Amino acid sequence: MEELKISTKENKPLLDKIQDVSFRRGIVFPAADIYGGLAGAFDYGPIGTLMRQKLINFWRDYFVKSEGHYEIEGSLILPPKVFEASGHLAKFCDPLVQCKECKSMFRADKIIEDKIELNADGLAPKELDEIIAKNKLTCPSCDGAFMNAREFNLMLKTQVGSVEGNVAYLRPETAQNIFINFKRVAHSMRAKLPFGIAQVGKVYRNEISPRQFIIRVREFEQMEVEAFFAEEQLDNPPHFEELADEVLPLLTREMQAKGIKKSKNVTVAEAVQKKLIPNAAMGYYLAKEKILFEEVGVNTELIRFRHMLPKETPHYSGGNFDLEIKLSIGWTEVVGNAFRQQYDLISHEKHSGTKMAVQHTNGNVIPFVIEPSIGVGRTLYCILESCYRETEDRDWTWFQFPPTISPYDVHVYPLMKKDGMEDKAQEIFEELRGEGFEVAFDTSGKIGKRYARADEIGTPYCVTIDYDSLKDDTVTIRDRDTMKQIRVHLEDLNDVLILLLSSEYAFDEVEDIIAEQQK
RNA sequence: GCACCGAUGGUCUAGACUGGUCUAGGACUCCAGCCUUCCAAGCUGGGUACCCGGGUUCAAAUCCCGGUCGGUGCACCA
Repeated sequence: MEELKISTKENKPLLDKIQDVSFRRGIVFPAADIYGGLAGAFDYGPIGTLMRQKLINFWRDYFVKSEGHYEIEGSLILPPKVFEASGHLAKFCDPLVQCKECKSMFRADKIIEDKIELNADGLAPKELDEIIAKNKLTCPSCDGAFMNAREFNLMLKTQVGSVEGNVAYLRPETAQNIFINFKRVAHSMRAKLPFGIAQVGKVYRNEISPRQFIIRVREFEQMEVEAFFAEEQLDNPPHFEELADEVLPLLTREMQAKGIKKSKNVTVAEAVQKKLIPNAAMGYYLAKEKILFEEVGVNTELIRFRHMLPKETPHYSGGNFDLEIKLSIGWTEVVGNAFRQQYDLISHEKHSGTKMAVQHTNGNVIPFVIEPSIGVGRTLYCILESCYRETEDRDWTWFQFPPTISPYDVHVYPLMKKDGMEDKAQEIFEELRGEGFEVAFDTSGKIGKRYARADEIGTPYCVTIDYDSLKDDTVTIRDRDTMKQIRVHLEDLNDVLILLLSSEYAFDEVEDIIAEQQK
């Protein structure tokens, strides 16, 4: 019976295991679960929320503050004019036709383009129906007749105010807030090119079929930078030398045409020089992303940057590169890197009448835009998969999160609840919390069970208060990865934890470093 | 959105075909207490479930219909 249980667990797909532990340990829950849920919507639980905060803070520090970018927080709900200008109202919309016989759905414009080689892009459903009728187009799978075409807009529509029909949309990307605030930010912050505007926030897309846990959802979060450059600055971005030798795993269009799946490693400088990527600014951000993913616990062996094919990118793109990660469910887009050129600012200038040019050396220019857009939920999922462990040395599953992402830094436990150990542990817990550590406290059950629980949510260190602690003010620190322990004096606890959480020293070394300091 | 399949405590599941001893059983988990000076395994007690709505029937976890959610395939994924 026991063996049977273990074997079913081992046979489970990784995504299912991650989902189980997420529900069980408070990482992610289905939204409105007690009412049967809503497809494509999830809530973060307490543990997931801590992780999400750590991820966003890390990004904020590394992608925003260290670059001197300006972070804003824009409205989720926006008027239709924004999306007329951005092109989402026309392009983010698929006209679908359904076969009367076999009920298959197709994109009406694709059917027309495939069969009679007529560009039907952007036509209204009525026009599409007419073309289909005139050319007697039928279902590719069963030759049946089509029903009338219907618009399927991927944006979620709502109403504002008391008057019927006053339409607004939930934003399908965070980018537009940045473009429509571009002038305000540039002026209020006296920004000089090149500069960046960053934003993290929710976006909404009415996906036809959300699937695969938190990978394809209707509401998700982006951490995004729009980096603005004068044209001549694109090949000479700030700090470029710092990352010029970083290696990028690239999958070029050429390689894709040949059916090659495995990326080739090219340094940023080489990629720029060989024109494998649009410009140095793009290369700089790709390198930065790779480092970010490494720092938050994603195995970089699983990363590639894929040059999107022309049909996958909008016409104004100067070359998009997706950061894809090889998950158990296949290669998955986690970051979209778009070279949007001047498209958005020019379009908003045209539609709104607001001049988007900003002062630059001699005169006004409309800057070029590089957009690294990181999916928060997908990144968290990648971290979960990449850090998930089932090992021989323990009967439970665990997460090998780096401290940059682990929900807690440390758990504090009394060895047992008696003889004053609980009070002492409580004191130490509160002290550590006061020092700014993310710390949890637990007294229930045996110590081994508590270590297992800490492992299961990937807490790197546990501090245990035992009988010796009561005598000589020393405590043990247990290392999640090795299950080894060291004993430190309470006076050193704070420093030791800081050393350990910096990840710069091996667990064994830290004891010696402290001993050294005391001499 | 289509087709097929599925849904029982926090998790894995028994029961469903053949409606009624099912006031739904087990294992793990969880909670309380005892025991225990370091890796989920001892003892005692306890908590928690038939996805939602309707129908058939004397009687529904079980049969039927609709919905929701999930899986797979198709389609979709600016």
